[in-house]
Amino acid sequence: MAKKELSERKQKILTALVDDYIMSAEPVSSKDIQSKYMPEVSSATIRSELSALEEMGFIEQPHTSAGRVPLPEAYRHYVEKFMDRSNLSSTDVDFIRQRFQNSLGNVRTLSAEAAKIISDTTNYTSIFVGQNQNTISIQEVKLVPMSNKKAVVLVLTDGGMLADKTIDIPESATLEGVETASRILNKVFSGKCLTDIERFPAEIETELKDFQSIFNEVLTVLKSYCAENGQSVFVEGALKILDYPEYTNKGDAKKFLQVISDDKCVAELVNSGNHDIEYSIKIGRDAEGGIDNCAIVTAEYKINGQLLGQAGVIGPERMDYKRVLSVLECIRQSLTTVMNDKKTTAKNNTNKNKNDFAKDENDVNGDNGENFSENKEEYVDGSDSNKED
Amino acid sequence: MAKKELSERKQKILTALVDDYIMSAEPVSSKDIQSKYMPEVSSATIRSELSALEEMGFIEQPHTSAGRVPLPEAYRHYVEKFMDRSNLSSTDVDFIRQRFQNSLGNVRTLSAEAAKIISDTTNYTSIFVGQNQNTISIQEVKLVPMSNKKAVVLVLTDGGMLADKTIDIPESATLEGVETASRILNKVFSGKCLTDIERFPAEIETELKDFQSIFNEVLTVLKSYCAENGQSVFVEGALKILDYPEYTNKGDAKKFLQVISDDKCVAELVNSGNHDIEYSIKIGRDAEGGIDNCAIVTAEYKINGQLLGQAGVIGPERMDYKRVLSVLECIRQSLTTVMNDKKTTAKNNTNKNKNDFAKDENDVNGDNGENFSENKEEYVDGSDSNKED
DNA sequence: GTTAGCAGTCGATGAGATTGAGTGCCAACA
DNA sequence: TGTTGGCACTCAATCTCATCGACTGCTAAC
Repeated sequence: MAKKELSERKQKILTALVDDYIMSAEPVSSKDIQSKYMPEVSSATIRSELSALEEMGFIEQPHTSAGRVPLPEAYRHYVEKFMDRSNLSSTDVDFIRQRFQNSLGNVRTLSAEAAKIISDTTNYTSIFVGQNQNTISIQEVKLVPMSNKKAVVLVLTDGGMLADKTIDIPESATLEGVETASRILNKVFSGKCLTDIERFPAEIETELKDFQSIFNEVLTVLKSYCAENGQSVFVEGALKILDYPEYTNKGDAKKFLQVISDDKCVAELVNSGNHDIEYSIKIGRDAEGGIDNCAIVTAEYKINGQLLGQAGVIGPERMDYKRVLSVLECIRQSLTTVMNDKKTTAKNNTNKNKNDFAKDENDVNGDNGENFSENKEEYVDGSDSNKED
Repeated sequence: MAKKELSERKQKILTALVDDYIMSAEPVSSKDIQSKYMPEVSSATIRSELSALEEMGFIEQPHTSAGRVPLPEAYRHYVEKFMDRSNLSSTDVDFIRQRFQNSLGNVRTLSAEAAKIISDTTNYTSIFVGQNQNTISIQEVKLVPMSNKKAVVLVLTDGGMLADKTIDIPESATLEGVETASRILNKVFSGKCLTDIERFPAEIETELKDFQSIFNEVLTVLKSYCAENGQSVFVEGALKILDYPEYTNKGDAKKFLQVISDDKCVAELVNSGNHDIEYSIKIGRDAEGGIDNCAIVTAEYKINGQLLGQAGVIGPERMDYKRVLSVLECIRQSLTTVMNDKKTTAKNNTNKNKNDFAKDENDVNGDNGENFSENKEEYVDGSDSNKED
């Protein structure tokens, strides 16, 4: 396109302009650019270049006697130059790694923590949309009879999560009956993917007959569990948007906060993008969804080929893209590292803390109870995408 | 106090002023009051009364040539008059009851629903702070062995909730061992109150010996469960505050939203009040916690003497106290009704829907599986606080 | 192609002037 | 003594107008 044909000086001027505007949020004048970025040429020269850039659709003037402001096209061009250059300070990198090292827990907890870290380090609103639905499969299903004619449906998935719903069991059901039902359920569902659960397979219809009511209830539980966990959305630092002058207008701010606090909207915002790319950057018109003048930068997080989710930030068009992209890349690396660590360090800790019951047998596996360690064949692997700096 | 000594006319004027200000958010002039509320006297008369009311500390002028604005003292006086008079339209009452009838689930779900209803019907930000900690007691504890050397800790409480944490079990543990442990655990904990759980009772120390590591893990789970569920906070319609002109200032709005989105702050706001009263109304200075110029109205919800929690709204001082108090009272009644209904209607529905498994035995209890029905000896009783209008 | 200089545009700022919505006060009246 | 109409006064809000200054675009010279 036309943008590729920019002369070197035009590029330099455009970059300077965007840099300056990202910091100041004020229209940038030819004099600003000259004094801060290019003292070797006169402001008049810069002016004529700016004039050309305006004609090309990169920038505009809010009014005749004002400086220039970047248009979405300018940001897009700007961003392309920094896609693969990290410029995080080592302090920042250390901070991020530290936070991840200190956070324990399952995929859900880590996703939430990732969102927090992103928001803390970028100072923008961060979002994390987990894409579990297609990947989670059931490992074990159990029906546990309780008192009061109730039973608990336990579902162990390779995401390490458990349903905790109760169902009723009929007055007449015996303990053995429930146990039989439990066994059949496990046979039917274990190994299945959560999305596959629509109805019972035809081939076991006859077996089911006697436990029809129980099984229907379990089906409902599984479906609701599927819906609940299919897509987990975390938003952190929503109020940070209020620190930026472009959201001074109360209406805009409210709109933003409304969209951001609706999980469905957030998931839509993130998912509407191209799914085949590592980073998705939507600026201005791209980033619709009811919020004006904003940009969304997201990165896909995969572990060993499995899509974990998409994380990123949403903020003003005038976003510090360099920093945001660097942070997202750093998070990607830390996430991978943490998962590997959980696997290897588990071996050392387990004996110390928890095996006073089984005093001295050999711990063949060293699983220490973190949900991650259950999934190592799924999420954690040796192959590492080490591409820092 | 002085406020008791207000003449009838002063009272009428003060009420008119507050009513008008609640609607308009604009300083109210003597002429406004005369034309809209008291055409029988002249504005000059009203002026002199206003002057007196100002001296008594009920109202003030933002500036010399402006009308009057109520001070917190005015709201307090205003509120006292409407403490026990409901003025909800029957449409509103029906709406609220309907919403409750349609919502199923346990205490937690109902609390969340109550918050939603309150916010929807009052158009203010609503809060619900559940006070479960002191009331919930454990009915049953079970340890369910799963594959992968893990076990699930199930806790059935009279709040109907369940912990869903997993713990590790040692390599060497047998199925029987886990079952024994489960039985002992149940013996130890069932009937206990969640707050009582600090360590194991001394008298069973010897029994515990062999299962030390398992039991310590269960203890941790119970404690974390206790912490998680001790105080549940729900906030709905936080963004509604942006609709009110007193929060036009972005700083104030941010402050409000920050406080409101921090569960601890919310709990503190609600708990700082007097605990012996049905309704707590905090206006201005009373309602500190970092938010200026706001009022908090909360009601205590008890079922059969048990404190369920406190629910209410937080909004501008200029709050429609009449409506808010009426809504909170209506919620109180509906909540009680719903719980009674869950108990009684269960009998009729159970056979139709769920007993195709146990076709035609007599349903001695008729428990239909709602968590509430488990608690009828706790929460649901015949005595009713029927005090509508 | 670059530059300095200059005229022109237009938002921002600030100083009056004007308006009008209030009040307080006072004298008159019942 | 309480109520009322009238009047002077205050002050925020609004408008106008002049000024300022931060830009630009244009042009002529280098």
